[in-house]
Amino acid sequence: MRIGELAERAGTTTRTLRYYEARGLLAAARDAHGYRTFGEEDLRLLRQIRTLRENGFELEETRPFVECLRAGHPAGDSCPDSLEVYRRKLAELDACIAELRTVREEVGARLARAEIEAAAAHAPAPRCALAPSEPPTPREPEEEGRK
Amino acid sequence: MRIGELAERAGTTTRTLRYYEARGLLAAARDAHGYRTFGEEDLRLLRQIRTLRENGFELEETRPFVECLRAGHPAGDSCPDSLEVYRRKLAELDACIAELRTVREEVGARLARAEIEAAAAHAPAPRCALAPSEPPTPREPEEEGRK
DNA sequence: CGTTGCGTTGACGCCGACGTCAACCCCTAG
DNA sequence: CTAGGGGTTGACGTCGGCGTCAACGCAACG
Repeated sequence: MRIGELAERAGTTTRTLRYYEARGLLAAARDAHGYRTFGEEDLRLLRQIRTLRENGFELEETRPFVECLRAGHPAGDSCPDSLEVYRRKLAELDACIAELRTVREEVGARLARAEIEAAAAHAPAPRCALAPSEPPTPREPEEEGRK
Repeated sequence: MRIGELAERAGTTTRTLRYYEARGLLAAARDAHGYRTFGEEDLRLLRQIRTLRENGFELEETRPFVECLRAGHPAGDSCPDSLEVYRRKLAELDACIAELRTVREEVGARLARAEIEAAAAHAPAPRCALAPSEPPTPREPEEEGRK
C-alpha cells in the first residue's frame, strides 16, 4: 500500500502521513522507486493517532500509544506509559474544565451587572418613592473624571 | 506619561503596548521627540483589555469595549456591542465546557477499560471456575495478524 | 566625553500541525 | 508522444500575541 491509499483509508492526507513519518511516528519502507510502502498495521496505528487527536491529545502524546502498538501489543493503551498519558490528560481536562467554569461564572456575572446598568439607564426613574417627576439622570456629566 | 511608565503601571510590556497601538486599540499622541504620550484614560483602557484577556477573550474581542470606553462611557461594557461579545463568549464557553466534559468521559472510560485489561493480564487466571492452574496467557502469539 | 537608560522602527522567532506550492520522477493509457 | 495521475523532497505560509534582537536617536549624569 502506498501513501495515497493509506491516507484515504485513514481519512487523512498524504502531507499528514509524511509529517508523521518525519516526526518518527510512522515508519515507511521504500520500494524500488523510492515510494513509501505501508502495511495494515500502519492503518491501525493511524487510527489510534486519530482517535487520540480527536480527544485533544497532542501529537507527541500519541507516541507511547504508537510505540506500544509497534511493540506488538493488541492495543495502543496496553502499556503503562499510555496509561500514564491518559491520567495526565484527565488531570489536564479536569483543570481546564474547572478554570473554564470559573471564567464562565465571572463573565456571566459581568454580563448580568452590565445588563442591569443598561436597564437602569433606559428606565432610570425609581418610582417607588412616590415623588414627582425629577430630572431622570442628567445625561452623563460630560467628561467625568472618575466614577 | 510615556510608554515605559504606562507599561509598568498596566503590568505589561512596551512591546505589547506598541502592538496594541498597531492593532488600533491604543491611540498615542507624540511629543516633540516622537515619543508616545499617554494619559490616565489609556491606563483604564489597558486594564479593561487585560481583564478580558485574562478571561480568554481574544484581542479583537476587546475592541468593542475599548471603543465604548473611548466614546466616553463609564465602563467598557456599557455598550450593546460589548454585551453581545459577552453573550457570544458565554455561549462559546458553555460549548467548550460541554465538549471537554464529553472528552473527559471518553478518556476516562478508555483509561478504565485499559486498566481492567492490564489487571487481567497481570492476574489472568479466573479462579471462579474451580479449574486447575492453566497456562496464564501464553506470552502473546508473536506477530498476530489482526485482533 | 563616554556611558547609561529611555525612546524609536523594522524584522525575524516562536508554537503545533499541518496546507500549499514548486520542481522533479515514474508508469500507463490513448 | 503526450497527458494524466500517482509519487518524491524542500521550503514557505498559516494563526495570535507577543518576545527578542538590531541599529538607531535623544537626554542627563559624572
